[in-house]
Amino acid sequence: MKLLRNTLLETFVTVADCGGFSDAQFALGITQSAISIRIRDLETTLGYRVCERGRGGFRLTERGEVAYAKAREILRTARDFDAELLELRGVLAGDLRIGTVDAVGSLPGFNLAATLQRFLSRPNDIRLEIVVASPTDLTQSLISGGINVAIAPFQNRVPELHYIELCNEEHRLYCGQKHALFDQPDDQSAETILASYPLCHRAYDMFVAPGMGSPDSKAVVANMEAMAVLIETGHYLGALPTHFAEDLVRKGKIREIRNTALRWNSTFFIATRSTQVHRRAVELFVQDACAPT
Amino acid sequence: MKLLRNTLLETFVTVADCGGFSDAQFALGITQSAISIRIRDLETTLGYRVCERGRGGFRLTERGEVAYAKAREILRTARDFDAELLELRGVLAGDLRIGTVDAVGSLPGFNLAATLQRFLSRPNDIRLEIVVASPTDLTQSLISGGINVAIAPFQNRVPELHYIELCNEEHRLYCGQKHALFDQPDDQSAETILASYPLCHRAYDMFVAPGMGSPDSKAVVANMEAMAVLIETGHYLGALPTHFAEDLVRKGKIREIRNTALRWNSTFFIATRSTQVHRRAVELFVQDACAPT
DNA sequence: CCGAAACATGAAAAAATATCATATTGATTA
DNA sequence: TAATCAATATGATATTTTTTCATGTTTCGG
Repeated sequence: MKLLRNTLLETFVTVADCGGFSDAQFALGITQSAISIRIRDLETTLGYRVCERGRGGFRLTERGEVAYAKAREILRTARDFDAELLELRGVLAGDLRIGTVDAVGSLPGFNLAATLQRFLSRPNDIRLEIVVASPTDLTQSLISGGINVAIAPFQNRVPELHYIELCNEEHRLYCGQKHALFDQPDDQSAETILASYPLCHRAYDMFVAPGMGSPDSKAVVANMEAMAVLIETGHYLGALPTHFAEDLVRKGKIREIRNTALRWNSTFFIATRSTQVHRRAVELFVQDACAPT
Repeated sequence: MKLLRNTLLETFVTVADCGGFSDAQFALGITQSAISIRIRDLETTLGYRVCERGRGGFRLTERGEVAYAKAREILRTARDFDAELLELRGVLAGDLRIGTVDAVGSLPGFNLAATLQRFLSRPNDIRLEIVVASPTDLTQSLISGGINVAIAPFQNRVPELHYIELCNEEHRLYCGQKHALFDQPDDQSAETILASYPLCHRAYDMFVAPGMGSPDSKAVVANMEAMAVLIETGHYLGALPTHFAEDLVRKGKIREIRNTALRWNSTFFIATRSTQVHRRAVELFVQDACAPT
């Protein structure tokens, strides 16, 4: 038995996600007629049409777009409330939505897998959801409630969130095996290096050495793997966390540009909303993340 | 057709409010059997008992108390979401919950009735709810979402809220007709007056002249009418807004203690949550409140 | 102008909820 | 201590809501 039944909105959201009634049949496990009726009822209630459909194709109306966004939010909020009530049993329940930046798996000083293992070792009814995004996006998601907790190297801290320091990540500049610098001694100055060779940096990267975040970078990536690939091409210099680069270095595919001016660290935090009273699941996850390994 | 149907929670909240199943029949418009079944279903879903009932009397369990509070919040939130979706029609809809302190009806410089009239003159499906409470309580309610907008002389402004100045309210000290000072000339110093006669002040009153908020006040009221009554008894001196006292002064029941040190003003604000995107209804109400009369 | 894809609709079936009558339960009373 | 009564629980039946099934309508592409 479901506590909060938002049948009409759930149908609407699924239909929108599926791009039509016919496909949504399978997602919802009911017939197309039922969907048709539900959407009709929804539209009757709302007093406006949420989507155009028919042989001519499916698309949300203007209002439908807005309604869709709101409906998603309603459903998420409802699930969270639901979880709060269920957690009074003493058993963890509901969704736990975790956000991270990429390549946290190999982060030294913080073991996400171990944290999750600890968290899940309790009797629970939790549905995990892990999203990977930039610190900026994670901040937004945290504030809007899209995610409950995030692990990332937050540079700009906002008052709406509460941060706990987790660990540090070392960054170095690397060049690929085919790069001009690969077989050269590291005797050039940082300025010369940065000025002479095309640079690749992460779109959301604010934690760069002075001059590295400059907009004249020749390539931008949103992902660590992608960064590695571009460095491997030999065309770009790029920054990587040492823990991530380690394997590639061992394989001889890239090497560090040894120059103390081109080394820096970033600090990882675990962040949650500060204003809100957290669900027990969120509190425990944070606790597990901060506990000594 | 209702968009969000939280039958079980609605039943629970009503039952709790009615203090039992039998009374809730009438409130809910269903039979006692149906209620019994709903509560059983709710408890099955939740996995814990929400209330003890039977011939021995009705009371919420410990968990039930918590669940009740959460359920109320869920229902309120659900109604707000509902309203948001309905407002996409272009017609104002849903609840508009307004909080005020007491005696705003006669506030010079701000006409609540006129504001509401303007607001309601639009085609609408709004259900108004007006609660009267202290500025402190109103602040809490605004933050928690219990009310959408509040009108009060807020002293402590909090960052979660957004304030717009509305008007000023003049305060004076008054004595009743039977008071020792009633027929005396106003030649005593403020200190002497305050030290010599028992004082009555409002529980939430922070906007008092120096020394007036002292804890040695002999009487505390939470309401302007009550304050007036106590002043009329002739036992207490008390502060009142001039617009509120005016009528009583004209009737000769009280008179002002004329002493410039015992005069002060408070500023009224209309406040809303600053973080949140407001429903159109809330925005329009604020607009109507601030519009020139 | 036809066929097919995508949705709508009416009637019948199925499922979920409600009611009615009655049982149970525990406090109060005689 | 049994009788009583108020408050809730329960089982059988009725009602309402929702779903399915079969079929109708619309529109796009050929």
